[in-house]
Amino acid sequence: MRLTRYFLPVLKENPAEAQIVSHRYMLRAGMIKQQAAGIYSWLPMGFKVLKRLEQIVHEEQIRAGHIPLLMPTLQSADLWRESGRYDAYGPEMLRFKDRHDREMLYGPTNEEMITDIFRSHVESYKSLPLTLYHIQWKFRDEVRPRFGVMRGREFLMKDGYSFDLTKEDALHAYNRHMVSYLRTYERMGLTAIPMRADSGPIGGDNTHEFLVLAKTGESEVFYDAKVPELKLGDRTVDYDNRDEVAAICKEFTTLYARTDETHDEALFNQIPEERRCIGRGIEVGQIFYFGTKYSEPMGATVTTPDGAKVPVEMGSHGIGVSRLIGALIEANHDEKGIIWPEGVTPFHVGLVNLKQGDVATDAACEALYAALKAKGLDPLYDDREERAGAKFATMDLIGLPWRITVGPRGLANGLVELTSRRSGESEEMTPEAAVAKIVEIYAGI
RNA sequence: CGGAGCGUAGCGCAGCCUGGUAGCGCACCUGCUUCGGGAGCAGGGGGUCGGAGGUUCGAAUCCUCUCGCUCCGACCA
Repeated sequence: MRLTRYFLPVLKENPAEAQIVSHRYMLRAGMIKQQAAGIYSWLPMGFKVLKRLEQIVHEEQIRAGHIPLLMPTLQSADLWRESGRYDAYGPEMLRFKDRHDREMLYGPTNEEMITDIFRSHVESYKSLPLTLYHIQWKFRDEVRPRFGVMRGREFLMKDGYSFDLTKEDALHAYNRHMVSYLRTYERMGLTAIPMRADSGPIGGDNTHEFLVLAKTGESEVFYDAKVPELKLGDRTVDYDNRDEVAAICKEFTTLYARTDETHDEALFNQIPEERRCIGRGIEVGQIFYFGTKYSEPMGATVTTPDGAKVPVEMGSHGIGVSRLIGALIEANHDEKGIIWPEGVTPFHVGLVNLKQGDVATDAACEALYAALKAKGLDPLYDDREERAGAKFATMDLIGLPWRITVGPRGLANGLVELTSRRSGESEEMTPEAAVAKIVEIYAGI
């Protein structure tokens, strides 16, 4: 993309309403525009990142054997009366009536609807296990939206629902989700730690939240210093192998890691003192086994091999996709702007022409731009009539992980400069070498 | 929902207290010079001062109502 042909309304000054860094940078980098309290338009570059995150989530869910579908944003109140949640859910649920005076709501979650789909079409244990998920906009009428997309009212969420015959099967679905989530976050360049969460009135310990460590996180977290070092890496996982999946879950949940809601001081103090960490975290996902909470009142049953009808065992598993962008920026930025991890960057590389209009630099940039695109890469070419400083500042702000700088000085020796946004280190090389290096960096991402 | 603020040009702000018909910086347009970290000079365009009502000869400014947004707290992915 050529910057002169793109729509990237960057702001030089900080918008007054933005308090935290991710919100400020998203506004300044022209990623979002607020349309009402907690409701945002996604401008092209923000939309690009959002779609990229969606894509990663889809790929990892499908890899785990989960099946995508799409449920509507609007729901009928009737379903929610069946589960009893129409009255239980507070004013955060946006309710309204259509022209026929039917009670409707903008879905804050989809347990009732997926259970309805399930009971309409699944009759036998032979159809299990089944995990259906979608990535859809939700609405929760927060009293006080803030922090940009981190706590908006409208938000994009992946929510998946598992259906199994037995509790053991359902717990395998739970574990499968945990591993798929770990892989998802890792691909995005995030360290998200599964922490035992508050399970509420249902009890048990079968719920975990995934927290990204960040100073601005909303939750206080207590953890063993060894936990953030755990990595899935490039190991392959057979999602149907219960023992293997369970072993990975054990590996990631055995060491102490909890939020303030479930913190246990005595257990925490058993960690060697030098490894006790207290910090803050941003919740970017949660997995939950809840058994027959919805299947029973809503009559979602399956026939067992014995011919009996039993309510199906369920779990729900969510990733806050739009919120993840905020978390990514909170975890990856400096005083100049965003620093995108390679896995989620809106453009692979920024191409800066230091002397627009100069025959030699223009030609070199055009050649580089074409060569990068020919390799299947997505470069952003800053072809504006701007001075060097302005171009660098824009690149630093929008945070592309790599920058190729083309100026008359280097070009006199046939060289361009490749700069890492994260380390700030630059290296001079030929244009061909720069393209090769970028290709190498993105191989396998 | 309790408490506190703020709405003046695309963005950031001043003007309001003490009424006299709107200003600064950035951005934008034109020209010249500049050109490796948000350039300089000159010229130019852009605002029903959130909205409605009231007081007044006269309201961005005072009063009332209303809408929107932000912050602290409680709540929450």
